[in-house]
Amino acid sequence: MSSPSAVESFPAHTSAASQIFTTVLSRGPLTRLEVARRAGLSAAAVTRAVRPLIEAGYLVEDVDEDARPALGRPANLVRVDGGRALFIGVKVTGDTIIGVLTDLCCRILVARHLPLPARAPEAVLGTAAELVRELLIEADGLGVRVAGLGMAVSGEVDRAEGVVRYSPFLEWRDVPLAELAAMTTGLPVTVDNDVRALTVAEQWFGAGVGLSGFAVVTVGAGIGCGLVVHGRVVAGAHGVAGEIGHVTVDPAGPRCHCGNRGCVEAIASDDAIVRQVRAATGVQVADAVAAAGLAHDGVGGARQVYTRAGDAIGRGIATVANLLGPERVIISGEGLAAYDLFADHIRAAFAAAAFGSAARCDIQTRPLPFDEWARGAAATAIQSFIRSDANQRGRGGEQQP
Amino acid sequence: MSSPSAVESFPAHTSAASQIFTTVLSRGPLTRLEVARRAGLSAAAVTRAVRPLIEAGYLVEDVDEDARPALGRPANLVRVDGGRALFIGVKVTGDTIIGVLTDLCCRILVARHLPLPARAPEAVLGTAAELVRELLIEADGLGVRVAGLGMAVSGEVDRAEGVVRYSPFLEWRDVPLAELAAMTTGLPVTVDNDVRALTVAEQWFGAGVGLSGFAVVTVGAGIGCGLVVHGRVVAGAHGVAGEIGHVTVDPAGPRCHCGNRGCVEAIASDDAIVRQVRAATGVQVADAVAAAGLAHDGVGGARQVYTRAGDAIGRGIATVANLLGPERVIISGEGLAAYDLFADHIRAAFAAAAFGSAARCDIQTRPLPFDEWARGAAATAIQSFIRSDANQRGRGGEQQP
DNA sequence: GCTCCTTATTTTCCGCTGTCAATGAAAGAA
DNA sequence: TTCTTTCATTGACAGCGGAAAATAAGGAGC
Repeated sequence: MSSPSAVESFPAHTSAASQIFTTVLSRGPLTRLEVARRAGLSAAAVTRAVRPLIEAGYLVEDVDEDARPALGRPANLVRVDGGRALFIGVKVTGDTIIGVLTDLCCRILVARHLPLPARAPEAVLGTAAELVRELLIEADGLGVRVAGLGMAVSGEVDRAEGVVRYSPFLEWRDVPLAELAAMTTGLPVTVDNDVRALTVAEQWFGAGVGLSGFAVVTVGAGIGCGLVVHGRVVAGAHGVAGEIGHVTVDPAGPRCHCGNRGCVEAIASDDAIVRQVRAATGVQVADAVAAAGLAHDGVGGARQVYTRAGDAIGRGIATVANLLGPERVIISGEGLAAYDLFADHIRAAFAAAAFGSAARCDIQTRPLPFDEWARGAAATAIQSFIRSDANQRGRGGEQQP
Repeated sequence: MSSPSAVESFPAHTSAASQIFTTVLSRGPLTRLEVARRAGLSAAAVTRAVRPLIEAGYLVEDVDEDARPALGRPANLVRVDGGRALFIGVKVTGDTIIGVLTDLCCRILVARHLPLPARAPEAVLGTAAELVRELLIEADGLGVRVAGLGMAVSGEVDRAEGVVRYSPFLEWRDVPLAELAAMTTGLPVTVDNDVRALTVAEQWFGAGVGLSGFAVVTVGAGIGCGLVVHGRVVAGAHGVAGEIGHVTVDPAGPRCHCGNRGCVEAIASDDAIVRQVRAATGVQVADAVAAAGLAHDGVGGARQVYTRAGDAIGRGIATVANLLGPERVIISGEGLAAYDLFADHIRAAFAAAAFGSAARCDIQTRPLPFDEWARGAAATAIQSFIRSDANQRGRGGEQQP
């Protein structure tokens, strides 16, 4: 994260305090005792950590008439005051920049889109800056400061350095995006891979809360996957991780843009589906929606394309489950609009290819409105904000077993 | 781990002390300052943590005439006294039990094998107990106590509970092996999956030292994979992880015992290779060694089988690399005896299927004498011993991001 | 209304850890 | 011998978090 101006920083200076705050943030209102249990700390530690956070306005106390115990002193609930700080999340796609203004609880307050004139870093930066400016004005209207900007880009991203190593889509190499955007906007900037950003949002605010191992699979223009192992998002040694889209499911399958044959992405991405539906039906469908329309109309060839796509996705998920044993897999993405067309095939292929107890993995689906991608970016900004101080565990020194 | 008798336990009561000990154990003799740098602590902390460990005899001080700095006070090296405690590692295979006696540095002092009369838990336990007895006598001869027993079994194992959930090979279900073995032998027992045990050995004493993400791929009777992510061995939510052997590389390939077609294991395991070589050449080779002999003799059909096997393994490794971005992959296993036959194909298939920077992953091979499997079991026992007290990080409470 | 019981939270005390800064130690160099 | 350099140790200290005791806030029984 790159932080240019000396903004007021988050007052959780101990690892326990930040752990407690994260627990409250993710698990909604909790009594102090609940927090203690969840975080594995004593009640005394929670009381102590909570006080300065309440004083600083990040936590507030609530009385909950419902959850009162049958007997004894009623508990006070502690929750995060979402309005205490705002964040901006920006997702860069091929032709648009999506931006959202969220509160500290990562609830979207405002969403804006701007078309992207070109893909060069300067163009993207200029458009992003304009979008940020608009959102900052909205934030001013609310009278709350914006505490961070998160940017999500597809490709290989080094979050720690804030550098986009390589984005095939944007044709960028080694662009120090965090630094550039920090200079332009004056905000602390976090840059991360788009799917990982989405995964962070699920981990903190979605279906991944409380899980130490899960996967997010996105189906749409591409097939992506974010992985959480041992409670942390996997980033990969060289910025590559979660490339489920390039798991081979059929070495005799269609050629993929990556050079191989039969990658999941070459069979189940929007583009691949459109291409296959055209080939199977002869109808020159314009896009994935039209292709799904044909399949919904019961056109045989089109349905079969979705069968095959579901099969590929299910195999890809089974591969992840066999290798990592996640507790849950969350399927999401724009492609979910056609979910009814391949849901059964995903499940069937997963069940067939999952090995032993890996099949017990819980598979969920979640719709993914396009703004969610930008919300993921905001989630990374929130994460950076909360960890802004010396809260990182084990900084310095080698990774220990 | 199940510990029946109140044996003297390891005197590292703080997380820093156990971290320091682990550093010295893995990185050989180090000066205190080196240790401090590696562990991310101050020199003072190292001095303080090291003293009781020296007093207890686990660490010893050496003077190193070589590594003396050009100027200034010469450094004193600290290293682990391997002879301070012994461990027994036991690996259960289908027809044999292999046992090793190791020192605290996991060096094999004695190795013994016993044939297995049957696969029922009682039979295995009886034979294992006899093997342990023999090794305990050896240990007595050295005058050093045995501080722990590690057992490695293939299949789904719950290490924390010491229970073998399901071992298809042994046809076991929910066998509380740690408890049973502890009662029989009177030693603290750690039970883990065999490939994970091997991975622990690599992580602490082998090619995985200092890496926060790597994979161990074993090639032989089966194709296995141990994964380390974020510095910890991946165990999977339900005891399943690293099943690279059941990654599909060719949906039209030969049927696998798991029910699917074209798993890596159905193409590249010893059995699969023997079957394919027989089919291709018509020669009724007896085993993998004979099959490799044919291929070495240049018999076309046989070579091709190895080409295909290498391709399958390479694709499997690429899948791991694409999903997790490990820093290194260590290929090992009995099948390595024929490594020259498929090395090039593994590398070629990996290079072709690895996506983007995932291809920068370092691929190494290590021979794996059969005793190494048992050494892996000993490594888990050493790990449990060092962590025997309150050293587990984050015990209690939920996994935090 | 008063007392007792139960549960939640806070306070007080305390030990422990690890850092900082200063000091000691052990060379070689001047 | 004295200085310089590097490694190691010590003492003072601050902060964290746990345990247990104390306090708070109800409801129930009388």
